[in-house]
Amino acid sequence: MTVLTPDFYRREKVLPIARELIGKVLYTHIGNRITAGVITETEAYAGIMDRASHAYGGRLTGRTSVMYEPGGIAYIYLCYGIHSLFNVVTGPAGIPHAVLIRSVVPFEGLALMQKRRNTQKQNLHPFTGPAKVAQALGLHYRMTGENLSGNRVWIEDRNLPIPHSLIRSTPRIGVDYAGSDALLPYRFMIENIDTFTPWKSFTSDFYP
DNA sequence: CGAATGATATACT
DNA sequence: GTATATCATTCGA
Repeated sequence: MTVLTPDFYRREKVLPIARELIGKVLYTHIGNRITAGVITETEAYAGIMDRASHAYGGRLTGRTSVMYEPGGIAYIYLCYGIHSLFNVVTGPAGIPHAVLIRSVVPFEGLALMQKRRNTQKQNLHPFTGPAKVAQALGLHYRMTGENLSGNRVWIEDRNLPIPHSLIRSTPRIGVDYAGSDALLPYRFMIENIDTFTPWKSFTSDFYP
C-alpha cells in the first residue's frame, strides 16, 4: 500500500494523472469513520486552455483559486445547487489542472456509504456519477482545499489488478457549452465495467 | 422528459 | 450593492 504523495499530483500534464488514477483507492476519514472506493472513472480539466474548465482563460475567483495551488489538494464545489463534486487539483503552483472523480466501486465502509446515500441496496455496484461519489464518501464542498496528504482525505495505490488495456477515453459528460473542447477525449473509464471484474475481490478483506 | 436547488460569475446601477 | 443566467447533476414520472 502506498499513499500518493505530492510528487504524483504536481507533474505538469494532467491527462496521465487522470488515467493513472483509475484503479487507485480514494479514502476519507470523517467522523472517526473510514470509507473508501476504487476509482473507476475520471475526467481531466486542462487549465486555462480548456473551455470546459472553471479556470478557462485564466479565470481566478474565490471559487477557483484553489485550482492554482500546487497539486495534491481537493477542489470540491457545489453544482446545480444540490451536488458536491470532488476534484483533485494537479500540476505545479499556478497551473490550474484538475481531475474530476466520476465513479468509484466500494472498497471499505460500504454500509456507511449506503447510509450517506440513503439507499438500501445490498450490492457492490459502483457509485456512478460525481455527486454520488462525493456523497457516499462524505465529501462536502465546504471541504474544498483539503490537503490530500493530510489525514481526512487521501488516495492510495493498492496495486489492484486493473488491466491497463481496458482503460478507454471518451469525451466528457455535461460540457456541451465548451464548444470543440467538449469533443476532447479527456474522460477515462474501464471498458465493460459490469462484466469484467469480480468486484467482490476488490473489498479490503481481500487486500488487508 | 422535467423539476429541484443555491452558490457563483458577470453585468449592470 | 442588485439582478440574472448558468451550471463538470440526480431523481422520479
